[in-house]
Amino acid sequence: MTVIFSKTCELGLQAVLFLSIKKEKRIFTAGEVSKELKVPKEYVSKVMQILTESGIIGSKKGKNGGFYLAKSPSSIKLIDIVEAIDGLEIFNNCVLGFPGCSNENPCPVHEKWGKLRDDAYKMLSNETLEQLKEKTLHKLVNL
Amino acid sequence: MTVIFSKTCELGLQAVLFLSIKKEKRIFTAGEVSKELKVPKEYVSKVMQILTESGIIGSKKGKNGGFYLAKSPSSIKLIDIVEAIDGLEIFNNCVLGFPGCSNENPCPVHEKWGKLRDDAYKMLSNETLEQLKEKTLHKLVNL
DNA sequence: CATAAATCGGATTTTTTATTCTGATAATAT
DNA sequence: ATATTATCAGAATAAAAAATCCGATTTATG
Repeated sequence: MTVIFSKTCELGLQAVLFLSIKKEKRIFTAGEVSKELKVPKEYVSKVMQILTESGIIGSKKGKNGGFYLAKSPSSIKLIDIVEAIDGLEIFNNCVLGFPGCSNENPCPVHEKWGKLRDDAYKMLSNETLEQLKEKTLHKLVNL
Repeated sequence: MTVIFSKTCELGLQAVLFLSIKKEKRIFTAGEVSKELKVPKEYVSKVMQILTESGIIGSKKGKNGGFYLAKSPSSIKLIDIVEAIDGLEIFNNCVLGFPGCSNENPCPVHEKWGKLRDDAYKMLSNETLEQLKEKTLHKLVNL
């Protein structure tokens, strides 16, 4: 079981982080990313297609093709990837699954969860890939 | 898509909250809970079985049977239900899905997520059903 | 221009999760 | 004591999500 993101989203985040620590415009095949992250090539391919559609990464077909960051690491945030793959519903839905949870008709943990949810959103939307570069580098070399 | 808990866990939380606002030892059939929470009777039945196994609620078979809280609302916490159904892995696993995420080999958001995760855990383990009673009551009458 | 290498995108398979069905069991009433 | 009723609890089914496969297409290179 995953923590809050779908497994596909986790992989998307990992893949984009991987691209962000490499030189700009350097291109990687799904196979290369797959090898580095130790996940199936086909699954990487699938996930990167989704991210290509949403404009976060670019793809080049044919020989010497592959995937690359479409924007600079300083203008991409983790929340962008989450939004592209899982969407933002988790930041709106009731954590207990009650229908119609709102400030007017709150669930028992509405207020407390709201604070946590906002903090999580901030965490994902404040820092850019550029700012995470060093930490990312360190983690990926130790995979 | 759910927020962090499985749908089964959400229903478990709702069902236990429902029982907690009723007089102690009062017994409810799966059908009654189902009607109140507006979810299929069979699914309620299934979820309450799991909670019965883990000792949070009790069950009585036969005519006039049903389910009831096995302990007092002041000694049950939301985390107990989460643990019984989804387990506590979400409080240990890496939010980005990286293997071997730890203080020694942290992912890019390890520290920040750790804080959020601990806050969430606290939220679920600090308050008892008794303390949530009023809020629960208010929410359930408005379903 | 033909070949090789690589993606794309849909289709398929597998796995997990959600939901429903059914038989065994328990309790009440006659 | 037996029949009847209503439950629980496990098994079976359906639905959703994850993972994989494959053919069509694209592009660089010889």
